[in-house]
This record gives sequence, C-alpha cells and structure tokens, in this order.
Amino acid sequence: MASNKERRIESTSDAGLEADPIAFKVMTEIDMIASMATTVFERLLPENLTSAQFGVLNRLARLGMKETVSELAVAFMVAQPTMSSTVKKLVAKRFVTMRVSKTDGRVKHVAITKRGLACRERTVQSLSPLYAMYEAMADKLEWAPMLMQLNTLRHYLETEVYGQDSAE
Amino acid sequence: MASNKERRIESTSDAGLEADPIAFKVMTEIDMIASMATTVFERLLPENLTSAQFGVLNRLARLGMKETVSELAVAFMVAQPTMSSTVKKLVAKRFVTMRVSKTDGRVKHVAITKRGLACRERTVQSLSPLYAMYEAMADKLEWAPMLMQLNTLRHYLETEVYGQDSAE
DNA sequence: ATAAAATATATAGATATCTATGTAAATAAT
DNA sequence: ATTATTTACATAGATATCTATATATTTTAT
Repeated sequence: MASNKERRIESTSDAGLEADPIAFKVMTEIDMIASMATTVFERLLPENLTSAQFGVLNRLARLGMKETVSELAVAFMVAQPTMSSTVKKLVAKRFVTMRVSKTDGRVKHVAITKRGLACRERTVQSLSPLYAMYEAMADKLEWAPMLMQLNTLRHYLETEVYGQDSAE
Repeated sequence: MASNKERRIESTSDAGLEADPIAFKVMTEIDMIASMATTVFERLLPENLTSAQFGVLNRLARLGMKETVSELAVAFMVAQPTMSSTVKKLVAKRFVTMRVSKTDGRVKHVAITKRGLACRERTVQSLSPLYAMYEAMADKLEWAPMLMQLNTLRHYLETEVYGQDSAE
C-alpha cells in the first residue's frame, strides 16, 4: 500500500497502527519488507548496476533467450518507456544488444552479450551474502508455507489489477 | 528485492524462475504484491493525494499528535528531504501546518488541520472497496499466521538494514 | 564566553518512474 | 490497393525519490 509503510516508533513491534484491519497490517509489513530487501540487495550490486538492470540481465541469462522490450516490461510489471530506458542503459554498458526483428520492423529483440553474461556471473557472486542471510533466517521462518500464502495473495491482486485472470 | 520482480509469462504460476532459492522466490512475491497493492491503493485515492501524503495525514490523524519532519521520515522509512517535500505539499493543500518549535528553533512540528482531518475521513471512506477486497480474500488466506511470519522477516531485515536492533 | 560539534530542516542535482504522445511498421477494413 | 487502425518503441514532461550539501540553531568543550 505504500502509504502505510509506517514504522512504529512506539512501544510494540507490530507494523501499522492499532486501528488497521489485519489485512492492512499485512500489507504494511509487505511494503516495509520490500523496501528494506531492496535496500539490502542494492547495496550488494557492483558496477553501478541498478536492480532494474540486474533484473533484466539475470532474466535474459537464465531464460537463455532474447526478449522484446514489451515482453520485458510485462515481465517486470513496469511501463514500456521504463523498460526502454533500462535497456538503453544496458546497451550503453554493452551488456545487451538491441536489434530490429527481421520479421517485424517494429519489434526490437534484446539479447545479452558475453560481457553481460560475465557481469551477471560476477553479480551473482557478489550477492552471496544475501543467500547467507536468508539461510540464516530459515531457523525461524517457514519459507515454503509463506510462499504459498503470498502466491495466493498475489494472484488475487493480479486479478484485481489486470482484470479477470490476466495471469496466464 | 526489486530486481526480481519478474512475472512469469511461461507456463506455471510460481513467481521467479526455477533457479531461485525459495527465499528469493518469497522476496519476489513480496515485491510484486507491494507493487500491485500500491497500484490498487493509489487508484482509490481522491483529491490528488499521493500515497505518501495520505500516509502522513492518516498517521497524524490516528496518533492525534503532531510530529517533526524527522520523526515522520523515520516512521515512513524515507530520507528526510523526501519527507520535507511530502509535508510541503500537504502544507500547500492546507491539510497540515508546520510551525517552528518554541523550545527548539531547528525543529518544525507538523500538525494536521481540520481540513486535513476532513480530507482524511473522506479518503478513508473512498478506500472502502479495499476493505471489501481484503475481506473477500479471507476465505483463502490466513492473515494472522502470515502477519506473524512477515513480522519476523521484517525484524530480521531491520537488523540487517539499520544495524544491531535499531528497532526499539 | 567563545569556539567547535552536532542536529533539524531546506536546497540542489541526479535518477527512476509514470502518463501522454509521436513515429514507424504491420494489420485490417473498405 | 488505399486508407484506417493497431502495435512497438521512443521522446517529452512531470513527479517522487535519493545523496550531498548549505543554513540555522542548539549543545558541548575549552
């Protein structure tokens, strides 16, 4: 919800204020976690990579295929001009190439380069403290059930945001 | 983590790609949920309120007290100049006042006005579809256990981000 | 009492995002 | 076939955020 991303500086340790329905408290926690996890993550990124840039690099590396700007925008839930901008930065760093499709002159395929793959590898390495951190939490946290619940919640929201079951 | 806020447009319904450790998948879900929940939330905000502005208004209304710019910045986990900017907008709309403290000339107290309170009330009303939506989800979602797990996760991250137990 | 350090806020500049719109190419309609 | 519509990407302008720094005030040290 963003608006409720409110740390309690009062006495207890709940997020959100008393009057919030529990769903709002959950959303407040989720906002705060997203924000802090992003902070932790970005601190570890090398070579002036932004998290948006690494996201694209990582996706192209793992899928092992090129994708169009629009496909990437959908995949990362950002506006198309936002993804155009991110890809532009990656092109400037020579981590990806953009080439007009041979079969459709409107489309541009984004493909990762060798330099990009190498950078992605280095970055994954430098993220190792993250793995350690999350493993350390596994004592106290049940990741699997949490994932299931969050997945359910996400699907509800996707329907809400993108209309009737836009999720494949 | 932001960088992994990646919708699968492939066949399954998991977030994140196969190779991710489960903690990364959880973080990916959390990012996506935060993003979509914010979208849903902002669509409902009236009077050109941003979620940041409503957050401050709502907090001041519920706490029933004035707070300083720095206190608000800490509460919402944003940089101090960011909160200065948000408060400035609220002052322009005459929803809050800023007054230099009588006991400390550096400090400015932010207090909600009657106009601000009224606006907050209207906004809470216009958010009613949100309550309905979250209630509708309660069939399939266990809000309470989820809240507990997320709370634990948040505390881990607070320690990580702000150093040893900055959380009161 | 004066000078130095710390604190609260504001300002400046940079960046990432958004919406609206422009441009070029492909598809559909006539 | 031509024209209109749709689609994919780029550009422009607005906004919210951040970091770095300036300014004013208070507190601390000498």
